[in-house]
Amino acid sequence: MTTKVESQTPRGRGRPRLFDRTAALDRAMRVFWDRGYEGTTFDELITAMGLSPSSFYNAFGNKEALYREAVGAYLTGPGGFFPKALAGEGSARDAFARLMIATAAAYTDDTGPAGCMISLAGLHDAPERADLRDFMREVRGRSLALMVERLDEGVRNGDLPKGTDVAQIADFFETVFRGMAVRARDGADREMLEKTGVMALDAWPGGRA
Amino acid sequence: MTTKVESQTPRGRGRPRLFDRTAALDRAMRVFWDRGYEGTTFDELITAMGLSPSSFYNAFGNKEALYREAVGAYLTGPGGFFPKALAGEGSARDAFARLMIATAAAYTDDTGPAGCMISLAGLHDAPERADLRDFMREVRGRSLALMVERLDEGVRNGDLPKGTDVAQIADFFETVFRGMAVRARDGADREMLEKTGVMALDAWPGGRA
DNA sequence: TGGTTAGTGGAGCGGTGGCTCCATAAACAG
DNA sequence: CTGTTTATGGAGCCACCGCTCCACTAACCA
Repeated sequence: MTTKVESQTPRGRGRPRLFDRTAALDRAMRVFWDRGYEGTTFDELITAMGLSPSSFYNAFGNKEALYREAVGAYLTGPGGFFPKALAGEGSARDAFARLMIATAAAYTDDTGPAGCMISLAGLHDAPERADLRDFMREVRGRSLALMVERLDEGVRNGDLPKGTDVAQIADFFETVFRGMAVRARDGADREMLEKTGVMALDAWPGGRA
Repeated sequence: MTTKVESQTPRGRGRPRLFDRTAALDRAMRVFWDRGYEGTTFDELITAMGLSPSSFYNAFGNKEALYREAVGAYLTGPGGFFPKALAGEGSARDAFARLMIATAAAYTDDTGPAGCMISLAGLHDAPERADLRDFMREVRGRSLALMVERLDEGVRNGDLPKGTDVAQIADFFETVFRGMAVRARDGADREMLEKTGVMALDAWPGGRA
């Protein structure tokens, strides 16, 4: 057996890792994204990651810790479209229009599983998974917060009238995004999701474009 | 041991059932509704139903067969609000407005688990559950079909212009309903869901009320 | 009254899911 | 070199999951 060091992390004491931790995490993330937490078995994980159980536990702790890391990898990777679309130029409405298109594309991108890793996770777990469920709810709450922030900015910029109920608008779009994730899982294609997203924009306060 | 016959089904040959099959199914349905298929263990089921394993298998076959029966019980029970709201009087838009309010109420009704038993089930299962997943997708498709039907009727009645893309409208509202189920699971209350539902109606073709 | 059919309680089983242990390997510091 | 630290492969463990078996019970029909 040759021993090739592939790890990207800086050398420390002890035997260096023989695998790329970041790449292994990415592969695990995609399995979780496809199957969810409970639907993914330990064997599937270590097979996808190319690891033995001991290497797995040594590097990632346990299944739940890996899952939390995988969620982080999703948010900064495939899920990065969300803050990016919101942060672009133009009015608040422009930002949300971009967000709709980007979401339709991301949820049907065939380089990964259909839908969203965050939207549908931890909704039907046993009580002993309450911690994971709370974690997922918290993560879901972040997109809501991002939208509220962008809407507040829109109010400050005069894109939206002062006194606008931004929470209500954010709630509405949050609901649409979560629903789009379900639809994507059921096989809705990009065009279909885009139409839904564009139609949702018709509910924008003050009327249509 | 006293032997009291509680079964509602007509007497046949052999020893009569000691439990109420319909009531047991209802209890199982609520556990599945709360935890999903994979999140519900066999022991939880028979405990909730008050059955021994043998009685369970004798009466229901196996876990998957019970689940499918439970879905049927949901559709004719707690899920009955959906076709009922659509079928009421008034214009197509009236029907959908009723549907939004009814959905917000149903998804937050505290006599049962939050959300919808159908919307979020079978989305993250292992490949060996592909049959159940297909089943749930098919069941989800029925609400879409109901909405299309009601929208077609609206076109015939002149509530909507001829040539209206009813599939697109149905897709949009389907997405909103699925999203509302996620939001309800995460703790959204009735008022919040109602606001979202009412806002979705602003996207109704032709403008606002 | 006996034969047939169906329901019940409870012991227990095979598979597997998530995890652990241990002997060994390979890097470091001195 | 030696000693320390960390990584690896692989055997194997325990709990639990969904399910089965069997002796027994209680209704029906002739």
